[in-house]
Amino acid sequence: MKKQLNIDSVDSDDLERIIQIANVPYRSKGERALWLQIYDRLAEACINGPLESGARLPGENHMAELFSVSRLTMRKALSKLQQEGQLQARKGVGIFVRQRRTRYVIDDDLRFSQSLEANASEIDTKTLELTRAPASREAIVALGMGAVSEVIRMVRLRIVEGEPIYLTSKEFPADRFPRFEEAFSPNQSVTDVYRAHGIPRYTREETRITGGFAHRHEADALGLTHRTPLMRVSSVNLDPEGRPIEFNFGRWPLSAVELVVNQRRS
Amino acid sequence: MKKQLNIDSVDSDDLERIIQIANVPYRSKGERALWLQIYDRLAEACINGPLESGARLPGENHMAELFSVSRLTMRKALSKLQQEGQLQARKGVGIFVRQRRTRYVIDDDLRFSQSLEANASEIDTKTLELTRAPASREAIVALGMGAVSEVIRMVRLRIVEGEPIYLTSKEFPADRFPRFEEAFSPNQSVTDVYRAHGIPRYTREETRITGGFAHRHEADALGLTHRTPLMRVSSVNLDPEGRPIEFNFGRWPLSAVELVVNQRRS
DNA sequence: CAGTGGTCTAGACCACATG
DNA sequence: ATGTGGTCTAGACCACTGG
Repeated sequence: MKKQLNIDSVDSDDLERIIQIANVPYRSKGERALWLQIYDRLAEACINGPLESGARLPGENHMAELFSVSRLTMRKALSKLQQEGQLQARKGVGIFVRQRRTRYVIDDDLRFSQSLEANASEIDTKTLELTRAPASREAIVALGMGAVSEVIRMVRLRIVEGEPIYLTSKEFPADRFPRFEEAFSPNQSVTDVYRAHGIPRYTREETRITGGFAHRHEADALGLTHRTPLMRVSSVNLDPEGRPIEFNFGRWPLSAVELVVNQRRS
Repeated sequence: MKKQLNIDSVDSDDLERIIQIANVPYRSKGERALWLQIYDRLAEACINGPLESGARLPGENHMAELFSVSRLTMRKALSKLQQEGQLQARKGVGIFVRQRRTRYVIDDDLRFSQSLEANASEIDTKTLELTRAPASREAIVALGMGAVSEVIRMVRLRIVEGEPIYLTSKEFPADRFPRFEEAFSPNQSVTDVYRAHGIPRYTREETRITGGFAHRHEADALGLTHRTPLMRVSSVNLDPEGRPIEFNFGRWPLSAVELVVNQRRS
């Protein structure tokens, strides 16, 4: 009964909590800048504190008044929280609490969903795109394909407890998987596709990890603010004969996950 | 003869270049925000363009005037460039170009310096700290040590072509390396230390990669702006018998490097 | 339509580093 | 003492979203 049915107003309990943390007196500015003190309090409230994921914050003008600062100062605190992925602002709508307190551990040896299932109770996958198209430049290099080769391109989004956590674009050589779509559709499982084409297991060749800042479509898909820092990982799967069968390109919010790469030799 | 001997003034050629890109007319604000257009131009100049690493930019007030915007708008563009690690501001001093255009590739199987040497011509290592101390919490877990075990703690900074790129803190179990310091000092080489203690080679057990935002001392050491996004990697080395001999914790600016994890089974 | 977040201005004070 | 970047204010206009 905490949340009201229409989202368009601030939960009164949450408002109480904001007022409470806003009324704490500030320490001296020389010690820590005003906007950083506000940031500290809000971050605390988002991570450990009483502000739940999905909660809506009061408007910027209102918040600035509550914290007794100018709107710009308020915005600076809020924008840092957005940059960290803890809040998400939607123009014309409002500001919402985004971050889960936990950091998800992903074991790179396993498939992503298996890794997450061990940690999270509720995980959802949306397939945003499944098409046949010419291979991207990256995939051509990674898969060792000809320049005009056709690939099956798949874009998926992993959503954990309501929060988009992982955006992945995969490309598969089309000639290896003539019956991709029909094998995929029953369980939305890539492993099923592999099996249906006589590939009982696969190995991971190499993983490349870089950091960067969210492009437009990445931010949109992950529900992040534009230009938020990201981790990007690209990898290649090989069939038992060592031929590349999948190029994977994944991104997640900088602070959302911990990638574990297991390097013990078998 | 491009750079003057005292750094405290802006290179006149660089000033010319800034003026040139500042005088390009703006597109409509609706299309792209003013501060983003300024950001675009400066980023272009830092990455592809004529602004060299180490170059000093004119002051914020001056730049704001050149670009015909308020100081706040100018600051917003500059601060995004700082966040990306392309610029570095020093209070009371000025703003300097920081980023190299290249992204350094680090092969996780090799030692860091070997990886870099293949890419960069000029690499320098500074040992910031080399002490014996009680193990950190992280190291106790990673190395499987007792709670009061002593470690040799080493903090090093890798500087590539004048830019700090990689900050690493290592901890070694003290009882395994009684003659650490004397074995290390000739070549500043950890491999030498291993050999001197009868460890001809080592293996990497596991690598954990997370993202985050620079703490105070991390930002200071890497010459970054406070709270700049970072990549952090922790790993454990094992001796041939499988006992942990080193806990490593490294950080680099988000966009500086590309980590390559090789997972081919031998 | 009203309210939201996004942008921008002009002006001010501060702490800091350098000469 | 000067100039630097860092912070903060008060006020304004815009584009977008929702009822």
